Amino acid sequence: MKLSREFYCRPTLEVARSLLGKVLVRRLRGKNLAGKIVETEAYVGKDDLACHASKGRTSRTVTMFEKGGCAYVYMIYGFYFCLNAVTEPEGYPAAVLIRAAEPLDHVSVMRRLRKNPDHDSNIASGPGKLCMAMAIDKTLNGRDLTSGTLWIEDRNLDVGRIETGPRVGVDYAGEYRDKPWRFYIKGNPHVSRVRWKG
DNA sequence: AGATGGATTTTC
DNA sequence: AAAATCCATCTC
Repeated sequence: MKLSREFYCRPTLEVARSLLGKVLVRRLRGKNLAGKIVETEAYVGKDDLACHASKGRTSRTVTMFEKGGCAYVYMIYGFYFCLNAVTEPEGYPAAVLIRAAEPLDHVSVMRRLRKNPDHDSNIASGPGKLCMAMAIDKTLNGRDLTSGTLWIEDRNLDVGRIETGPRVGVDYAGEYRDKPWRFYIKGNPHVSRVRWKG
């Protein structure tokens, strides 16, 4: 049911691609909120200037050095949280950012957590939105995704066609800016709208 | 449909 | 000071 430790302890680009179509589940007050993952990004090691761990092992990035299968949750822009699945063996700092999901189970609860958007494609179509919709915050940082109240499982859902492209919001990352390490399901309405700064 | 600015806190 | 974002509020 839940993805195994071995699933996460692989090369990060492979994990990022194979997480598409898997189901993110959050147990909250006796309900399993669930959504199909439709968009991910890979952040790969100390050399990757877009990866937080390029700054080395700090209090913020220590989770990225953990063994694959842990959750790396951080606050961004003072308002929002982002959820990552840590990848690769312990000591290699890398993770996959879960950017968007298609709500599947307890959609009404997720909609309410998101303050009732007009359309369901606005519930979890972005990393900050996804964390709001599933009540994910920093208290989950470092948790094990292979046990506990937050996990990813395989329901053998149809994945469709996978597209790749540059990661969002990493203009500062030099030669790593244009790496095609963003993965998403082509045509799925729950993929985030890409906007870059001007 | 696309651009701009504001909210707010962690990080180095 | 800038950030792996989101939203309201402009302008075309």
